[in-house]
Amino acid sequence: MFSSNFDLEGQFEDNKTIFYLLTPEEKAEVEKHQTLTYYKKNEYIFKEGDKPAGMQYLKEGKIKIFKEGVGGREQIIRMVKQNGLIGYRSLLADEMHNGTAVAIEESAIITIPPDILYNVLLRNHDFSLALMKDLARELGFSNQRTVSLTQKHIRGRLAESLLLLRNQYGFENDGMTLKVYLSREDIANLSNMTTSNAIRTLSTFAGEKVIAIDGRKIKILDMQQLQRISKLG
Amino acid sequence: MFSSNFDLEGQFEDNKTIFYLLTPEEKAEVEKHQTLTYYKKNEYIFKEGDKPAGMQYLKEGKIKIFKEGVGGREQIIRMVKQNGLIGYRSLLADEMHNGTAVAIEESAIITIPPDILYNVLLRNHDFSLALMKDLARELGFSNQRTVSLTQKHIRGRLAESLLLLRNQYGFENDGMTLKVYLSREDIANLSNMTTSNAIRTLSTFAGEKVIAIDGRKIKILDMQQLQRISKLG
DNA sequence: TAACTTTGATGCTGTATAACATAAATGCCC
DNA sequence: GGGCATTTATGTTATACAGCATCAAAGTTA
Repeated sequence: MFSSNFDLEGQFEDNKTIFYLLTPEEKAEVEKHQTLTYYKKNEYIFKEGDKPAGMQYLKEGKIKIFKEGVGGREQIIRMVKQNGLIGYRSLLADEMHNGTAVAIEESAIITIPPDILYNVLLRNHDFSLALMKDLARELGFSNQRTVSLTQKHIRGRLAESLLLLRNQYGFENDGMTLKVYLSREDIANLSNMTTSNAIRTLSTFAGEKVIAIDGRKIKILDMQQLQRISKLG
Repeated sequence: MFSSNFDLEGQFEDNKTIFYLLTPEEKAEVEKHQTLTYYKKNEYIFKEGDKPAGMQYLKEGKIKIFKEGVGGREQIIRMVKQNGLIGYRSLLADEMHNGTAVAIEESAIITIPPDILYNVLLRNHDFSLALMKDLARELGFSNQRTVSLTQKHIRGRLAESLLLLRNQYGFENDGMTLKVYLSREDIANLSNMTTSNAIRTLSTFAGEKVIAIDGRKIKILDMQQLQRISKLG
């Protein structure tokens, strides 16, 4: 992990993020106070119980956020991609972090201090509403996951996780290889199952030609069938 | 269900709600356009897939919100009490309702139309931030529930649900009887288990003198033990 | 008040899946 | 490049819980 607070020109031009809603003055203020930090694979960005350092923007990389449950068992509650936001839920709720964030590949994260964020929130309604929309959608997602993870059977849960990874990270150039490389343990923690069962069920899917596996590389061969398995539960 | 849009003086004086953050002019505007609707026990307020009618404020009563999962199995994702808000998540996310709301006792609900809500959100920062805080806390709750419902065993899940009901609705005057009367089926749907198992486990708790049951009336006899069961999973 | 429906209670059975064990393959580092 | 740790793989066993059936009690409707 290596931090800097040098200004970074032009980083918010992209309208994939909510920062494009900021005025030039607001952008300048944010850029002046933000810090940029680099994380290597498997490094922690924050832990459950930490005080939020600010709203964090994933400029580059991939991150998993998990909660510890019974007996330290991890449940991944969110997979974050480039341009995603982290840490803002706890900040806006005025709570400590309720999950742990870990880089699953080398990542660059911009941190906007709480007071600067609130300055902008109080001034810029569109930004404020956009952030509210993000929160509201995330809540919808979480509610949906609760039902899927509790009610679907192993095959359905795993299929849903693979579809989630595909929606979030997309495919490599071949149009079928998931553009994210997780350990079987991570896949299990995402899908609420043991590592053994993740391995077993992935093998089964491969046997059924729904996917193909080559180490951590997962190819989706039959999208429709995968969606069917996920839907059926 | 019976609706009216007569003005209601002084309903927002109470600082238990976020409406106390409104200016007198804003209150007047909201009161002018809102409608008040009464629902009897078991009546639907909205269903999964419906378009949000606005932000709804539970002036009086109790409501459950559930989602349908595999094979129509219901999972209660929220228990709402007096002064609580419903329907705002879907509205702010610009989505259809992702859950169904049903009155579990006679309820009075005030509906604020979308455009009026947005007028206020764009004008009043404090109100806007307070609503954001509500959303952020709800998201934290949902994430926590996901982990509890997937990882805890039946006893832990049921204990947690009873504690949730107590936090949300409190006790009757005797200081031990839960101030909410649910069917065993609702308790089961809240706790991710079958009705049979809810009945069985409640009986076990009663046998252990952790609770006492008399029809739908549930007394918590040993709070510490209940918390221990919930925590252990 | 009778007929019907819903809710609550309990026992039994089957099965999905966690837990455990072990081995092979892969990655890592001194 | 050899040795150790981690990850992946697969078979076996144990068990928590759903599913189902049955019955009693309470509530609802005609």
